[in-house]
Amino acid sequence: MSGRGIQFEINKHLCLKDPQMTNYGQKLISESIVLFHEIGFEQFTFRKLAAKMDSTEASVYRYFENKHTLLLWLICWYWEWVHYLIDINIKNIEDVERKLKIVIHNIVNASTESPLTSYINENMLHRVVINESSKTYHIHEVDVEEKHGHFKSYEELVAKVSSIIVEFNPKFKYPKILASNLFEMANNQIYFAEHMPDLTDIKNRKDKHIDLENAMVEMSFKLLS
Amino acid sequence: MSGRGIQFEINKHLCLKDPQMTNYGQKLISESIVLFHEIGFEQFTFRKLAAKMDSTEASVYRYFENKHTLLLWLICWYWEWVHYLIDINIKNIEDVERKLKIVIHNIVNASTESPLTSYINENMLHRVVINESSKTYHIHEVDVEEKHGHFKSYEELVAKVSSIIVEFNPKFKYPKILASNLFEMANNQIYFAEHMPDLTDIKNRKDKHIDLENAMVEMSFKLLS
DNA sequence: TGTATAAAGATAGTAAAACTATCTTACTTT
DNA sequence: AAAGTAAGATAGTTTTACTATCTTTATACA
Repeated sequence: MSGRGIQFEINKHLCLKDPQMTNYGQKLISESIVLFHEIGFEQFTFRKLAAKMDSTEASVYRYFENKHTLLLWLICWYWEWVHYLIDINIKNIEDVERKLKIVIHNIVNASTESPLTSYINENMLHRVVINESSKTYHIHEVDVEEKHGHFKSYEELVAKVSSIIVEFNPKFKYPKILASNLFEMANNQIYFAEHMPDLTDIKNRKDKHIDLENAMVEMSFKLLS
Repeated sequence: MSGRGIQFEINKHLCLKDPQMTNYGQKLISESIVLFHEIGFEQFTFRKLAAKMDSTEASVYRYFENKHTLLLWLICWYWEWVHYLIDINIKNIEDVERKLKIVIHNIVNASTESPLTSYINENMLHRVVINESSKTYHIHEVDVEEKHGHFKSYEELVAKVSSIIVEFNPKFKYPKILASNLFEMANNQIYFAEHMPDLTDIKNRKDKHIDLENAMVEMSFKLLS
């Protein structure tokens, strides 16, 4: 066992054995982030992951049922981490405008915070979230998975942001729409800037995260004014 | 050959043979919409589709390279259809506020319009778009596909909506963000209402499309005011 | 120090998915 | 009637997505 850092409680149903608890599990997590990033969800296989780890398919299957639950586990970890960042960053802050700005900063820019966990490359995981996260819930079995609480991390995070929106303007009628939309927008607009530039005003420059953050702050404040 | 209705020009690279031109192709399109709707993209196979059509796998492969391009073809058809609806519905309308309202109505509610093409169930196709469309561009090969113009139908539709937003308020700084966000929001919020209710204020009732339409009009007008 | 036990490695095998190839039949078009 | 095209029938390949079992290695605890 090794590895600096916090552990988050991820839904037990998502893995057969907690990868945070063993060296092998931590390596599995770190290499799967790299592999998802390199080849994408569709081309990702446990065979390729095992090869990358100098291990075997059977060993990987001892931790996760399939690549879908592995991805879901990673995405949950990511949302738990963003939730944690938001919590510590808005602690003791009274001004609700500043609070909302911090929230938006952490949604768009989480990966610029200093890393917390040695075996997780938060920056690369953020890339995986942008590219693949919508696949975790756009599935035919969505209702079963939702019943098992597989989306709880995301739902709770949206609920937190929604509560801050309500605090900002208690008369605003659509706090949950705005909250979930902030998350979807953050991922989509970065993706569009990189791959489908006609769909966004954000230019694919180094500072695109900052540009997007500014746009999102501006639009949110206008909506809530 | 048979079948009432308009034909749209769909990118030639998406199919090996235009399914709109033959009886077999039209049946392929209509049955694939049903099958995508029934079992979702991941479980969908050409073998199952062929069985449903009382045909063979090899015959299906004569029209489409794989299920990904078939889905993309369907989604493109859908956006061409929505584009067409918007064009005829805003024709001769001067008032830009009314224009934007019609646009939003057609984005959220397209499938309530009377059907145009005998072998396409627009309502069911709308369901497929809500459930699966994000998978067409969240792929590792996105840059190649974008270069081949596979997303042109969507991009042009977003451009049209963006131009109406500019007309509404020429000073608004993020017309493309708002336009693409309207489409993403329309799909997501309906999906959330049905499967992840904590993520939206829209209740999963019969009139949810109308509720969402109202919310989207309200928010857009506030942003553009 | 020896023994239990659990974690991972090695190997093998299956069913289905995702194609490719080829040959035949049926229907049109000229 | 001949030629051409579309679809059916059949078969085969590679890869994916698992499952099973047996062996080895590391750890732990008594």
